[in-house]
Amino acid sequence: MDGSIDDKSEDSPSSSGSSQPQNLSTVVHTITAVPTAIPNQPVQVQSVIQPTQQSVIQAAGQIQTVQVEEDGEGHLVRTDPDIEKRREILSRRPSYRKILNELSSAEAPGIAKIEEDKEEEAAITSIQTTIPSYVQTSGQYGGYCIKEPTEPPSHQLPIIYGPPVPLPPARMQDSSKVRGIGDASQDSSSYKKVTAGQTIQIAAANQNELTTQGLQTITMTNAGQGAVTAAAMPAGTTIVQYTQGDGSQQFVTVPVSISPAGEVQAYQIRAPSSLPAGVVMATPTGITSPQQLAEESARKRELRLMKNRYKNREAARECRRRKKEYVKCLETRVAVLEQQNKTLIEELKSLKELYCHKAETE
DNA sequence: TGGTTGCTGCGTCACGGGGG
DNA sequence: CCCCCGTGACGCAGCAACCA
Repeated sequence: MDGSIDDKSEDSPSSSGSSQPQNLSTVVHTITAVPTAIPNQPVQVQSVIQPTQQSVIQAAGQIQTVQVEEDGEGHLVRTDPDIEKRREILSRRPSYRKILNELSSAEAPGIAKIEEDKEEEAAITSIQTTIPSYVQTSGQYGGYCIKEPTEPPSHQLPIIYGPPVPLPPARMQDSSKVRGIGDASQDSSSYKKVTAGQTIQIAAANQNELTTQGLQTITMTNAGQGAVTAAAMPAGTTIVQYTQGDGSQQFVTVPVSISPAGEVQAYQIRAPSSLPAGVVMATPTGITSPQQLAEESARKRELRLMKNRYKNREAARECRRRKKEYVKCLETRVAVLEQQNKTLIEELKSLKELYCHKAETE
C-alpha cells in the first residue's frame, strides 16, 4: 500500500515543543496521510475525521487531541520531526531512563531529563541524624531489613549505609577498639570480650573528637533482644546499634560467635574505604574453620547487600516511575495509531467512492 | 460487619551489562 | 575483575470493592 502515513512526528507534543513526555494528557498530534486507493479491500468505517479537524480521543483513561492538517495538495501533513526516532525508541527493549531521556532530548530544551538526583543527595545528609526509634524485621529472603515507617519523610530513613556519617574512619580503623563497659581504663589496643546485649563503648585516641563527631554507645542486639530478631539474621551475624553524638542511632551487622557463656568474641570495628562513611565493618580475627569461612562469606554478602540497599531502593522507585511513564507513552501512541487508522480508512472509503462515481460518469 | 479478592506500590534480592 | 546501575521477580502491606 502506497498510502503511507507520513509520520514525520507522532505522539510528540505540539509544535511548541514544551510538553514533557510524562505530561501526555493534552498532546496535540498531527498526521500526514497520502491518499492512495486500496483495491477492493474491505474496510470498516468507524468514524470520519476531516482535515484540520481536531478530534479528542480517549485511550487508557487519557484524553488527547489529534490534529489532522491538510497541505496545499490535499495531503494530510504532520509537522513533528521526531517520529522515526520515537518509533524506534518505543519498539526496542525498554530502558526507561534511556528512552525517556531520548524522548526528552528530542523535545523542548526545557524538559527536565532524568538525571542524578542532586537534591536527594543533599537530603541524604539529614538521614543519618533522624533515624526512627523502631526497627523490625522483614522476614524476607532470610535477611533482615530495617523498615521505614509506612510513609516516612524522605529525609528520615532508618538507613545505616549510603549517607555520609560524620565518623572518623581512619581513627576507627587504627585505634578504636570494642571495649567492654567499665574498661575505660584499659589499654585501647587490647581486645575485650563483651556480653551480648550489653552496652559497650568505643574508645578513641581522642575521645573528645570521637564524641563530637559520632559514636557514643554501642548496643549488641542478639536473638530475642531488642527489636531485631535473630531469626531473620544471617547465621553468625548480629546487629550493632550505636548512638551518635547527636543522639541519632546507627545499625551495623557484625558477625559474632557467642560462647555458651553468652560472651561475644571481640571484633575490630573499622570503616573500610569501600564502604560508605558511617558503615563500619567488624573484622573477626583468625578465621580458620570452614564454618568461619562460611560465616565470613555470609557477612560479606550481608555487608554488600546493606551497602546497596538504600541506593537500590531509590533506583527501584525511579525505575517504576520511568516504567509508568513509558507505559503511558505507549498508550498514547496506541491511541494515536488507532486514530490514524481510522483516518486512513475514511480516506480510503472516500477515494473509493470518488473513483466509482468517476467511472460511472465516464 | 468481617472475610475475600484484586490492584497497586514498595522494599529487597538476583542478575546482566557497561565502564573503569 | 570489580563496581555500579537498571530492571525483573518476588513477597508483603495497604486499600477499595464485593459478598455472605
